Amino acid sequence: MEQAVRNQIREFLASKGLRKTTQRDAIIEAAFSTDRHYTADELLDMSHRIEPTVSRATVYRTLPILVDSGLLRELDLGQGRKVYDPNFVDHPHHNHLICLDCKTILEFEDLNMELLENCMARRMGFTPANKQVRIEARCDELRLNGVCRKGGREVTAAA
Amino acid sequence: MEQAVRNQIREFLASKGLRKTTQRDAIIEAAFSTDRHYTADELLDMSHRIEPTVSRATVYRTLPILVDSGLLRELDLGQGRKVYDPNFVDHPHHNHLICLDCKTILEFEDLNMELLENCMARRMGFTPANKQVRIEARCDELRLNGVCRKGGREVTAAA
DNA sequence: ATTTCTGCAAACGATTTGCACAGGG
DNA sequence: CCCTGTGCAAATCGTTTGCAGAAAT
Repeated sequence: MEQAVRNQIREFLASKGLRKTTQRDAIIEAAFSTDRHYTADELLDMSHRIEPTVSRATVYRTLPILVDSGLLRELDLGQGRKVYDPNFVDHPHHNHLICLDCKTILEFEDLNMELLENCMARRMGFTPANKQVRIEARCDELRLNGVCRKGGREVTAAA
Repeated sequence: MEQAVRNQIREFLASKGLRKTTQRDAIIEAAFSTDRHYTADELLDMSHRIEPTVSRATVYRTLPILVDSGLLRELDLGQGRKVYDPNFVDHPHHNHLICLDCKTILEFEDLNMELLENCMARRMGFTPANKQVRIEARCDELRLNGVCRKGGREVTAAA
């Protein structure tokens, strides 16, 4: 976890009058010690390894705070699957492609898409707050070769 | 409900070897008698008005069939809110803008966005199956005038 | 001392499922 | 008749919440 992130969170908590606790520290440490997506339950596991006293309730109570801070993003993958993404620190505008075959989530950024979204929203008389593009797709490699080597690899394509 | 839709559904059920029942008929009738979005529970209400014997379980068992038929679209609005959209018959590629102020859902289509999405997916080695753009936004009118007259009105903008 | 945090376990709410019966082919 | 479809009620599953005690300021 980068020191910059740690400081930003620390400041955020202070500005909200929220206290620094052993459990929250562990959860924060866990939340930003990976660049993978994780579920609330997976975050509980990770936090638990750092500080065994962390309970599920506290994880659920801390997650909205982190999301609020702007450093963690909540992704609704549909079908009730909810995932958290710590990569928005580095890539604030990325979107997601979800492979229906291997369930892999790929991240990608595209400036044109970004512009287009803003344009559409303004044309309708709105100021965009939160944009999310979700593409569900099938793996070409799997279809052609019967194997998919992508499993979990992140691909960032800039246009 | 248009006769064309009725026929398509009828054919679809037949092709899958699914039976025609009083309850299913009522649910189908209800599902396509509006152009608004609705939840599973709201569909139960609507079906119930047509045929009181329709139960919640049957609605939940019928919805996936309708989605499968391609005539009804399932929209995951996030936060566990799931909504069904019968408008894909007329506008197969529309996206959604969700107003954070009045919760209104606006539909819009944009060919460029459509193309861009396909392009991104292919570049990453995938064949897109299901694309969804969700823009959460704030109403300019409300911000400037303190009132929002849009409430529930559908806006279809073609680019 | 005061207030926020915490773990626990119970509550929740939308959706799913097992069952025995009803009804379509 | 056979097998699918149905209602009911119980089960699920991720998430939220009330409470009393623990810890931070």
